[in-house]
Amino acid sequence: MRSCLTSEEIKTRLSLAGVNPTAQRIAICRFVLCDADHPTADDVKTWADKNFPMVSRATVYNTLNTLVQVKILKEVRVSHSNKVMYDSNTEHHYHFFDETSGKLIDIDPDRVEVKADLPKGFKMHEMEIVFKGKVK
Amino acid sequence: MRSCLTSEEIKTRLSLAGVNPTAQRIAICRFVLCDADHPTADDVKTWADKNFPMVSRATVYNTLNTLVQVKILKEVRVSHSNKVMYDSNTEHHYHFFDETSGKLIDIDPDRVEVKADLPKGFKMHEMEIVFKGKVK
DNA sequence: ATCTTAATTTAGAATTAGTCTAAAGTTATG
DNA sequence: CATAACTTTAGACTAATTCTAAATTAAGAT
Ligand SMILES: [Mn+2]
Ligand SMILES: [Mn+2]
Ligand SMILES: [Zn+2]
Ligand SMILES: [Zn+2]
Repeated sequence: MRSCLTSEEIKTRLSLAGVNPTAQRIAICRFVLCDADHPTADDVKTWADKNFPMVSRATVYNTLNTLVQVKILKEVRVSHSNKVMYDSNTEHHYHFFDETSGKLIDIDPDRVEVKADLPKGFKMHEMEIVFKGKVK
Repeated sequence: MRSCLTSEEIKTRLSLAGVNPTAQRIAICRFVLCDADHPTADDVKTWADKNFPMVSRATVYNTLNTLVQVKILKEVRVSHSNKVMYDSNTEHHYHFFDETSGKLIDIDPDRVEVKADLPKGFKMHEMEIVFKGKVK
């Protein structure tokens, strides 16, 4: 998905975020930032086993958690799955869940207008929306 | 939460849904429909152990899954927890996640107006919204 | 009521997703 | 180079949920 970053660019992003750009982290980053689309940890591990067979399960989870902490990724959990999905789009956006493919599709928040009249005393600072349906 | 149903009313609801109203199912229903607020399976089990100590873990999960199937409950999964929460409100509604208490609060959809201009070919039939913030 | 079958519940094993541990390997620094 | 700090790893562990197979209970037919 999105234009692929070079190794150098990935290194820079990691360093700027205060994360040492190790080989494993760069490899995982390349996959989650360039090739994958809302992958699960298991998707990452499966890819690594094929393409970069020097990454342990622990490192996959450690790295994904680190990337979430430094806001290079966002965690997404949705009602139809019990696995965490990792989102390389850290900008505010929404999702469409395609019931046919089981995939999440990003929805630009500019296409969505929400007016919520929340009860008194509710201070909202974030909103998650998942549209569900089919894409044809 | 909401006005408590009598045993008879619960029996009727289960029967109408095609589910045999066994003692365990009635007990679980009373808890999830009358007393609990977006409980997890574990909440149900903990309550059962105290108040109706004849319900196994398997029955808790079986019953909750059955109640979801017959649409007496809805499953809710949200990004801050890896446990399924069971919602006795099966009407279309949204949620506010109170980051202080960790609880979900129902939001009447009449208070929320959403205008989504989804891409061509997207047929949406349901929308999930979780507002996040704090209630004071 | 008794027999027979189907539905339900149960304890505990199994599975799945994810975390933790402690040792081994790597990287950064003086 | 030496040493400390950081990272990775295999595999043990945990938490949530599902599965299995036996025991219990309920329903239906004589
Ligand atoms: Mn996480
Ligand atoms: Mn379920
Ligand atoms: Zn996304
Ligand atoms: Zn609700």
